[in-house]
Amino acid sequence: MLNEAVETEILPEAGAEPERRVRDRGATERAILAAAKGLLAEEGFQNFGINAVARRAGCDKQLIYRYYGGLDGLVEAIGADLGTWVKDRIPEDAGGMFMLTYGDLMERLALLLLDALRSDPLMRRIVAWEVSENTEQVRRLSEARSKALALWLDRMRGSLAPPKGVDAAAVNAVVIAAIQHLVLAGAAGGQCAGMSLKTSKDWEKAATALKRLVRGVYG
Amino acid sequence: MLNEAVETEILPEAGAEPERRVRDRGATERAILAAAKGLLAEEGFQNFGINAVARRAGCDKQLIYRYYGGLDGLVEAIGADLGTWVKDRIPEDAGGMFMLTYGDLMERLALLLLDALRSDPLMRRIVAWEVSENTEQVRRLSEARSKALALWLDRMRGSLAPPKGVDAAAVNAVVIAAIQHLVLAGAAGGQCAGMSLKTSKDWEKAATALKRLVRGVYG
DNA sequence: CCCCGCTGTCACCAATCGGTGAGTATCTGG
DNA sequence: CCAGATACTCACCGATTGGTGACAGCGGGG
Repeated sequence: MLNEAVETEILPEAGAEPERRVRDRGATERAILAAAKGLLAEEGFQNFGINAVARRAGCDKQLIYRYYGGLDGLVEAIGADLGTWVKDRIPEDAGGMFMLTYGDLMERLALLLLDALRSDPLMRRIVAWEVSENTEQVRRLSEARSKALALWLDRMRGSLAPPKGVDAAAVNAVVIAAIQHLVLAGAAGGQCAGMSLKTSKDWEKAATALKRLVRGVYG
Repeated sequence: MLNEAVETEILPEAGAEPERRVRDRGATERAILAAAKGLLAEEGFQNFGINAVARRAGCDKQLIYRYYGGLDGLVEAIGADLGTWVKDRIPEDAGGMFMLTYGDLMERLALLLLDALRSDPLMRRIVAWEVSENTEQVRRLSEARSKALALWLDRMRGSLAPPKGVDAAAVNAVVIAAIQHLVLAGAAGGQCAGMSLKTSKDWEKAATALKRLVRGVYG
């Protein structure tokens, strides 16, 4: 389909010593993991395979089998890595939210999640993967992502209780669904249901609509 | 990745005449198109290729090149077929909606779209494809689906005007995004953001939350 | 010092992929 | 009845895939 695979350019220096690889298992493992994450983020799950990862990592695929037990283990390692996502995404002013109403909080969280997803290609690719396949690999990744997201929401929510009379869990899930799909559609095709999602002005419109929906429920 | 391709079982009848295929180009073309749609709906876009379609259609892949000009043309034909989607999805009681408020209408449309998508595996796969890739193939399909959806919404809306003061287009796009992601996530993994999406009771909860969001904006 | 284990490389496998050229079978009009 | 168009099949191509077994080079502990 898409041909023209770029020739890897790790040819040894013509004259000097051939850039001997240091024998460092840890570094190699990290290189493989980084290659896998980068490949997934940049190319998507379509061309995500042993050969591609090894090519990008600049090592033999055999090492992936040895160190991670194959692609499955590698994907699992990516999932484990996703746990660190939370730490990077908790703004320092989280303490300042204690006095907000639940509506304020959810509006804020919605916009934060929107931006976070929009600026995280790896996470986007994983979400897209989740809704496209249902293999064991994807399930593991999905679980890790789900946990990270839940933890993040929990940390951000603090001790604020949702209002009575509404199924906040369901409403929030629907809001999150909207956010995820908007980001995916925007990144993939630049639009969603007729609404353009390219310029930052487009995204402001989307964010406004999102706010309106959240405010409509939580006041 | 996923191996164990099922052996096609179209071996000729052992004793009798070998189930001679009638030479009927029209029928073959239809068989190919049906095979493509069925394959896409059941297996997803991952293993969607010339060989797989030809295998399922029970003919040689050469015919796909001849009749459709390759996979691209075949995908385009699927897109053209999507235009018929609208006709099947307009309930006969559409006339009864003229007197509704915009909020009533959008709530209704949201639930209708939710059910329609939920019961249409092909459309689901296409939506998933749209957010996963950005090839020419997908763009064509996406455009066709977008048109069909817009046409459907237009037909359903009739002459009802949206309320002033809200960016109805943006709000509706967000609602549609939520619907699409809910359906995709439910079909793929049975849950979304912690909300289970398996039983019909689960879906009722989701629908209720959706209604609440729509009502919150449009009253 | 030498040997063994660890790290990394290479060659090869069967299977499948998209794509093509050439051939066979059937039907039809003269 | 024959010729040519049409419908269809088959065999093959190079490339790429996931996966494995054998081997080379270096380093540290006996």
